[in-house]
Amino acid sequence: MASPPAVESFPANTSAAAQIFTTVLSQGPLTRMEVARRAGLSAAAVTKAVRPLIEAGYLVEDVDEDARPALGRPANLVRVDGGRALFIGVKVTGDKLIGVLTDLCCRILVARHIPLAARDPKAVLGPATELVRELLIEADGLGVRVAGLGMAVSGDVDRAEGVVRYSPFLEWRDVPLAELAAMTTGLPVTVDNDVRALTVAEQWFGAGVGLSGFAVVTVGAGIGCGLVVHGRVVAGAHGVAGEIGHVTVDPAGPRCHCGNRGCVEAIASDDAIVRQMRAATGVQVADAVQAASLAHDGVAGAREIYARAGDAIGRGIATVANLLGPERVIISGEGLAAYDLFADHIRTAFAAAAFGSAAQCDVRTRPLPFDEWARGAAATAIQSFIRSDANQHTRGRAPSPP
Amino acid sequence: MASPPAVESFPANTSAAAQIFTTVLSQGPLTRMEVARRAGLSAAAVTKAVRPLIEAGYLVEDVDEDARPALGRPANLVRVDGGRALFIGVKVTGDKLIGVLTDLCCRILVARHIPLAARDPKAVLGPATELVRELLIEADGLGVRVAGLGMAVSGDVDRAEGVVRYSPFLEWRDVPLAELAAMTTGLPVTVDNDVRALTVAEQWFGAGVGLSGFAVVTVGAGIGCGLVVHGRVVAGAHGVAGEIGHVTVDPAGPRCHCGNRGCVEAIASDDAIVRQMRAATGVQVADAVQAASLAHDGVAGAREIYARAGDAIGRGIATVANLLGPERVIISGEGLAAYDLFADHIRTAFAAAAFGSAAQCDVRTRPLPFDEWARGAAATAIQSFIRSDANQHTRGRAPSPP
DNA sequence: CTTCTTTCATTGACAGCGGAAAATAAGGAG
DNA sequence: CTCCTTATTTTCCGCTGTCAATGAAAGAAG
Repeated sequence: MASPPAVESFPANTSAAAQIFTTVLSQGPLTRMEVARRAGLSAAAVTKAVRPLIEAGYLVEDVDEDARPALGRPANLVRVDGGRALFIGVKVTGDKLIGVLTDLCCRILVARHIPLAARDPKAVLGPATELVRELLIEADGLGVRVAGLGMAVSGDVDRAEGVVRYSPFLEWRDVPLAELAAMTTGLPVTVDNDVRALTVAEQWFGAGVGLSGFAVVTVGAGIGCGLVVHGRVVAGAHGVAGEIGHVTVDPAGPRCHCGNRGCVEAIASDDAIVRQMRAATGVQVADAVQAASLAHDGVAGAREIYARAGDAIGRGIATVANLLGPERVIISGEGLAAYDLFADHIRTAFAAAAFGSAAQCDVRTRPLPFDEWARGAAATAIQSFIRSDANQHTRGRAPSPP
Repeated sequence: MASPPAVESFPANTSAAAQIFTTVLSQGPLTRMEVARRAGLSAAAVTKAVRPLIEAGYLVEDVDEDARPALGRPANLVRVDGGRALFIGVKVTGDKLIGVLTDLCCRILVARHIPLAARDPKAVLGPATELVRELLIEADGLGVRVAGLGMAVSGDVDRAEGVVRYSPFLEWRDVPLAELAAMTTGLPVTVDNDVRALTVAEQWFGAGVGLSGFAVVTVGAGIGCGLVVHGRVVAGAHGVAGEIGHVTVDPAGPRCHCGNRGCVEAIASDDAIVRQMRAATGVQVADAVQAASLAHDGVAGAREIYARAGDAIGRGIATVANLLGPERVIISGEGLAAYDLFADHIRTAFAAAAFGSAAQCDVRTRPLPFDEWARGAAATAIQSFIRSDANQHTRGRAPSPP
């Protein structure tokens, strides 16, 4: 058997090198001195770690025309060459797949959606492979290799093993998705929970850069929450974490599919809003968009529903803030399309329910095009790539001995 | 000026050495091989780190009579010599100080309580110094030096700086307690929030040993919560974290001193129970003990109050479990004296409100004599001692340059 | 137009940590 | 006794990151 082509691996043997690269990747172009400061290392260490990364083409040097110091030798900026490697991210939903091709800086180059006929693992894997193939062709057109594939799935996902433990939405149990996808695509694959993937993207490339503790709250079909504590994404002992959607807001509230009453999700998810809108107005509202337009049109009782939803979300966020003291909360998700309808209520409820200085937490919103979910998946692939190997599954990996 | 006596410092220069020592300290006597396994290091590294620790007297070697392997050379156990150094922990409450003298293994050797006449910093510092002096005399009697003092205060405490930012209960603001106490006692001082201190004690010496994520919930005068995530105690960005007491359980519930309605604390704290008990029974209940005896005596409506309290606590714990997925929740606090009155309700409410496999979280109770709060303070001192310097304040430290 | 001063970056020497492998220790089984 | 097995120690070695000294590249001072 011919030995596989020597896949050049990422030249960051040491953890410090990976840390330096990550700093440059997420904190934009920086001078070496600045990198040293932020990474808590000596200038010499940075010089030594940067050289091989420049030689391998992952970093490039820029001259900084502006912002040169008033005195002394001008600094040279170091930044990541996004075009050095590409990544594919795929988000699996119940009825479609979203795929993106990104560069190393996680900028989306191409996005593709394809519908799904069924949601069992096989019915998903085929189209997913096809989707990846299409994106690989795009990458070929750019003449850059694709260095990893990230897949995001809702539910309990074991990233280290690459296994979807249980996804209620897809009705999957113990599906070794990473292995399967590595087999069909030939790429190194990382699989993670969708909200956590989005959180990784925020942590490295979004509003969470440089923070050691923050939360991402997604509002839409469901209400999700990704948490970063001590600089790491929280995964939870039993596959559960960030279930802000099932924080009880009102024990006398509407029944939730989880069996309880008054969960945030039972009040503020798209479904919940549609249901309440039907009951309040008598109109056969079809989806969240229509529900929002009823409210915008001033239909009686419609705005109150959004007020309640905003209140529930604000209380949920306050609960997170009270328990964890994050530096920032990033509200995101498709539901933000109707943000004007409940923004004030979120803020008011948060301010009221936040305890003491937890109210100082910076709560902000960030529009989330649906492609972002797939971008999150790509971000996990980039993360695995930089950490060289961790949590990645590759084709033909030897099975562990019995 | 005579140079100070060379205070022998803890011989764990490297982080690995400190990690090895901590492993032995909290996981009891272990063979070197076992330490290597748990610390993820080579056997050689353990041997090398252990030797100076044995020479300095912090570790001792034991022969293990039982449990020797069926085959091969028998292993030698390594354990911490608790008697090598002593520590003092002081818990500051509004009306008294509790002080304990512990050994290096955080076993309480002596406990002392003294009442406080007033609660302003000066009125506390005097008696605290006196209390420490008494415990130092006890230590002298044992012929072992006291290597550190830990102080635990409720509220927003900045451990790194040793400053009590804001303690509503004591009405303190920006009190540099560590510096003050270091001045009057001559000991290295660590100051931390009381619940976090208790959590450190559980993490190193209690039911949290070996876990990377768990929560400590204290039930009593207040409802508190200490969180460990990714193996570290959560401190929160603005000094707030673990405020499970102000998680809203029932928006229509009784008003809480924080301004909201239906906080866990407004339903399940000692005060809340006493208040509800008076309203329900008409009896002028004086304290939690009397309230509990009413319930035990079967006074009409008394048990229902505990049922509601248990329900609130269970929901609060479920919220923590849903958000963070801890491996374990340790319920503790003076309120546990009446645990039989609400245990079932806590479990029922937790099981109902926990989402999915979060219900698998191991919820257990642990009786907490009041001295434990002071022991927690001692645990923080031990932690600072082992990490040599971090978060400790010593007398005569040079002020930072302007 | 030199010479300073200042800040950025690089280099080379070096200490120390932790790993790998070989050596040693300490029992029990033949 | 000798061999086998497991624990621990020793020795050697590569590697990482720091320190201190040196080079570079401006603008400022004279």
